[in-house]
Amino acid sequence: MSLSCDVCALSDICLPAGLNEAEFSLLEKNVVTGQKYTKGSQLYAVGETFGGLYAVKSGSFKSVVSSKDGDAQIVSFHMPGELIGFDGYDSTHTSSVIALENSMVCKVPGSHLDFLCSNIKSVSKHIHSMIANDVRAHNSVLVLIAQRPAEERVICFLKNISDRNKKRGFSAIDFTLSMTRGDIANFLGMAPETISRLLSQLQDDQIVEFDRRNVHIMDLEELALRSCGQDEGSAIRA
Amino acid sequence: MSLSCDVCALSDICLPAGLNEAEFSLLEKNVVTGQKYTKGSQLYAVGETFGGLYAVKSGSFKSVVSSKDGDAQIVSFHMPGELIGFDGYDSTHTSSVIALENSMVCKVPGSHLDFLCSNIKSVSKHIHSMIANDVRAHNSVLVLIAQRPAEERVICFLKNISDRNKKRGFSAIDFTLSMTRGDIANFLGMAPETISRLLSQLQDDQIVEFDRRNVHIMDLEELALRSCGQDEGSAIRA
DNA sequence: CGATTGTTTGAAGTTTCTCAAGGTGCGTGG
DNA sequence: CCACGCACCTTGAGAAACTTCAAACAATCG
Repeated sequence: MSLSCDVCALSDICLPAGLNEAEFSLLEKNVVTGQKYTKGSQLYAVGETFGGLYAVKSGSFKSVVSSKDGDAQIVSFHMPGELIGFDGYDSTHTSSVIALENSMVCKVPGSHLDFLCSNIKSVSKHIHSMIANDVRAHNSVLVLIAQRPAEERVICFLKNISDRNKKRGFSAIDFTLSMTRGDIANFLGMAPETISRLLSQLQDDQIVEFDRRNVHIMDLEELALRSCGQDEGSAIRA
Repeated sequence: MSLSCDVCALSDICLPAGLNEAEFSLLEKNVVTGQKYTKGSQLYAVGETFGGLYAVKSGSFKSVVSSKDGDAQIVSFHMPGELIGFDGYDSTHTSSVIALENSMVCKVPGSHLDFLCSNIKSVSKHIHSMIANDVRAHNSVLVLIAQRPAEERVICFLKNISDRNKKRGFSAIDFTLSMTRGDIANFLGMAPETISRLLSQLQDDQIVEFDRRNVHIMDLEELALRSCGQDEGSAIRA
């Protein structure tokens, strides 16, 4: 199955702006669209040679690194429109990427990447932006984990997911989390029990309602207020 | 003052390998060498337009991001041979970089960067590696802070500094820290008092000796052992 | 040399984790 | 289609790690 970029709902986020027709066609020829990954399957694993960059088309993924002790750490979640793969840029991947649900990605093979960057200025620019976004996202997470109490981490996480949904044109107040509480806990550097307790508390406070992984934000304003220190721009993962 | 790259002790780390003479000369023409920064001065600040990438020639720097609440978070330390600036790649810097001591850097202006990447394949490749290293370094820090107890963080930090010194041809067991205890604490996500206590403990355990910022590692093997989960490759900042 | 910044140490307090047990829903196989 | 098993989630109570507050000391820098 192949879905061309010009009918893709994500093209605004995914593609650089201002391409002319020739450039667009060139780009499209170098992208493998609509690759499917089932829930739990790996996009790539630690140690694999860099094969290219992936854009999430639908579904979601988590990036995981592991320390020698064997315990894993989730370093980011990836939602539609977002680019995955820089951790292996030009060498070997140091993280594994796993589908959280049945998902689709488009792939720009690494070999074509240089070609595209050299020939289409705006692609090169777009890639640079993505890299900078990546760095910013990492930094935001670091700030969150290094110096924020657990409650604020959870709030920022929810706010961030909400923001990213909004950015893609979906509801900012009603959505479904694709990751487990355990995943969230791991990502935010705390125990799953702590997540559970804090979510319950947010519910008691009438700020967010939870029905398992379904989230309904009742007071977005209050949520934003309590997540001070994180602005929309410096999203956990842009 | 201008110091050419071919006499620079860091050229192995700093430059891509296998350049021919023409390429080398081209590269050198596009680098501004030997810019001085005094202790406490800024290489660039949050909000500044991307001006290029910097290679640390001597001295050291810290990268700082700040949350809305105003409190700062150190996201990385930079030592000689390391590249700074990707957080603003092609747009605006989101961190500030501050000299921890009197330092020198070489600068590759952003405008020349595209030119160099397009014309010297190995430069492009080198940059890609640097980006991937950056991502890896960020991930390592995240693992450390998200799921390691304070003692291990400090040990990993010391081990990391030691490794980086070794990589540059300096002593792995005798060195001077250029940052304050407060800086280390901030970077590792804990209170300065905790750092102080843990360092004292390491000294009591006969593993490391401290004379203010002078460090002498007495038992490197034990240090490595206790910093399990972090290998040399996945350095905090490569 | 005086002020400011950085460092150390102690004691009390708080957050978060660990351990434990019970509950809920989902998917698989009968 | 139901039942069972498994993974996930929730909640409580006690324990541990780390922070905060406080005070004293050391070193650096104008």
